[in-house]
Amino acid sequence: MSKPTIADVAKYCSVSTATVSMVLTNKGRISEATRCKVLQAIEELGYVYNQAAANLRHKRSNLVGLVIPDITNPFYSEMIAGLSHYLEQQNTLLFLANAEENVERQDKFIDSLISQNAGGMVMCPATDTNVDYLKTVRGRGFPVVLAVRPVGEGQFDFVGTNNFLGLQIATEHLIQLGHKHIAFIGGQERSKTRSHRLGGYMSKLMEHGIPFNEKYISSCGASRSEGALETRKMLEEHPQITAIIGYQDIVAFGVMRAIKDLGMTVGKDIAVVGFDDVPEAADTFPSLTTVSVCAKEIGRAAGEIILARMSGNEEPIKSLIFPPKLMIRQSCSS
Amino acid sequence: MSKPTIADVAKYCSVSTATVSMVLTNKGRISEATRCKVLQAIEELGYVYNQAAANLRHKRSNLVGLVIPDITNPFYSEMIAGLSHYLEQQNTLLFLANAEENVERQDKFIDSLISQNAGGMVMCPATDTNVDYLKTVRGRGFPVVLAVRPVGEGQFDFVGTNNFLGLQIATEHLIQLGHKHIAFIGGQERSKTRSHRLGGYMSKLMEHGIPFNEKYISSCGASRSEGALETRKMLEEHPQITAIIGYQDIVAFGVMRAIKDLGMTVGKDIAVVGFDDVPEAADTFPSLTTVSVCAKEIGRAAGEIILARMSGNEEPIKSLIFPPKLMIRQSCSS
DNA sequence: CTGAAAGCGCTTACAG
DNA sequence: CTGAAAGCGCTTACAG
Repeated sequence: MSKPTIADVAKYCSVSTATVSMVLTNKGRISEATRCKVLQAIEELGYVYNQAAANLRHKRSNLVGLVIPDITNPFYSEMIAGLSHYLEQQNTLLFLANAEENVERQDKFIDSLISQNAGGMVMCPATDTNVDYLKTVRGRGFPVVLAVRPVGEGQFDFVGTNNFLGLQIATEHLIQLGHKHIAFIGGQERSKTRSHRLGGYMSKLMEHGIPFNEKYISSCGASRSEGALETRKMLEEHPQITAIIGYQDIVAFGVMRAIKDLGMTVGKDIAVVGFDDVPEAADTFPSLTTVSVCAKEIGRAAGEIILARMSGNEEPIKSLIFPPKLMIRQSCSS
Repeated sequence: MSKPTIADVAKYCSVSTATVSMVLTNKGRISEATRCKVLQAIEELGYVYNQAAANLRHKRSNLVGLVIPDITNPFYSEMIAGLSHYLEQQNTLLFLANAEENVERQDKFIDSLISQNAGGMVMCPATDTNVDYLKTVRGRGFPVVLAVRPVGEGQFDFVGTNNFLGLQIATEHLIQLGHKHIAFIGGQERSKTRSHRLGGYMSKLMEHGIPFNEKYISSCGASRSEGALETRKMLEEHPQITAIIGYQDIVAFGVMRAIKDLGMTVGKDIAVVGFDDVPEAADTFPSLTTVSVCAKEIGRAAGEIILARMSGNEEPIKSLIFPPKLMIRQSCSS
């Protein structure tokens, strides 16, 4: 026979389905005797509660979606660990969508999430995400909190870090070490996050009266190999460069790799700084000085906000910013 | 007003809900005129299909669960990428459960998955997973395919690699290079996977008449730091060791780190081999010789099998083994 | 080609 | 304290 339902349990111990439902959900007043009878029937029949049916009935959901651009990036893995740990405590299940930095795919996922009765989502939007669509979606009562990558200028709840500040700190560190020819490698050209980081970089250059050279800026995808490739080009064309900031740790790893391949020494010939403070950053050789943004905390906080919104919290939109912190290691000094 | 339903659409264009349902699902014969009318109503009302309700009604599910022990391990990230890419093509949503190597947590997740109407799951079981429980679960019509970590001796569909063979290859490589004092570091003591790998290691030692020294074996958690710690101990106690096999790449990274910290050179003083071929392995310095097991493929294949089972495939239990491959890089030769 | 009606597994007022 | 009944949003024979 197929799975027993609440009706089977009810029949089995001669009560109504309403009663079974009430003991299942601990609502209403049920006599101890009946409760026991029901509990035992549940045990004997091997009944398992159908949460999906319950959700349909009371128009609720304990499902949240997570949309990220690339699960292969360790930064996001950390974030997911933080988020999923929190959601588990709250008895909420997580739908994972790996958009692979593709907006159509992302939109399709969002549709699926809604259709599947997720109650809301936290999302790290792919580059070129359509903000209007997000607004439509939210307008239909589907809460969304943005994480890591802000879009829509404060129209959505957001949790992330201060990218501008993060790069200011990194750049300042390099300048204090005496560097004047500092390159910036990585990120997608149209990325907001990247523009914020670049802003931090440029502002510090200006503060210190260091001329800004746009040739020192290049973009690339989030991978070691692209980071390495751009570094090689950069260093060949501009040998006067003494320091490189990687848009992400993963790019910075490629930067370090390229420097070694060119026969130079990281930290001695070229200083390198990253961004993210992925676990690996502490273990490269030399270890990577990088901007830490506590990915796990971001995940957890995003979870808190989305659940609050799903349960009706109507406070004004808010941004939660975790201040970036420079982790000084060995990649900037020999 | 809240979300429009099929009934709202039906009323809006004066047809029955059955008709709307049929155009939505492309079933039955609907005249072109009616179809258009309905489609337009859907558009105008902003109707969105409730897949969860549909699933409840026809007792189907397009949801699959994934249970893994540690999402922070890049090997699993890769696997997830492969799995989720495939599931997306199949219009299936993925529940992610990060069990954090904890059996109770894992069991709780499984209950939630079933309760939430997932149709099946692929699982990389935590150490000490209760096989009987898995069998019970499957017995209730919830298909499970195991990935990466085999448990239950062929009682479940499985996709993964041949760990025994993988370590044979690695050990053989080291022996050919002239090593005789080869340590094995990492893995949880009770892990099956570990015992299989150790079997490969020992069998190769025997084949070549190299005495087996149990002091050369140590276990530790899946992290760089623990790998580094064990390495330091190992090398202090047994300075004659000239090669170390890391249970996983992530441990091998810690091994390399410790070797450097001890003032020695990886590849020259001590050869290092890993297991997994995580992307990072190609970018460490020196790059890591390691056993590759194509995590993405495993993810994808697991997805294919679970969907087949969910749609009624009753073939006998099967194991799909991707042969391991040694990626020779720089960590074994100066 | 289309509609009326029952039912998926639950919950929730409303009676009693 | 417990039951009868309606309903969440969909689908599916069965008529017509």
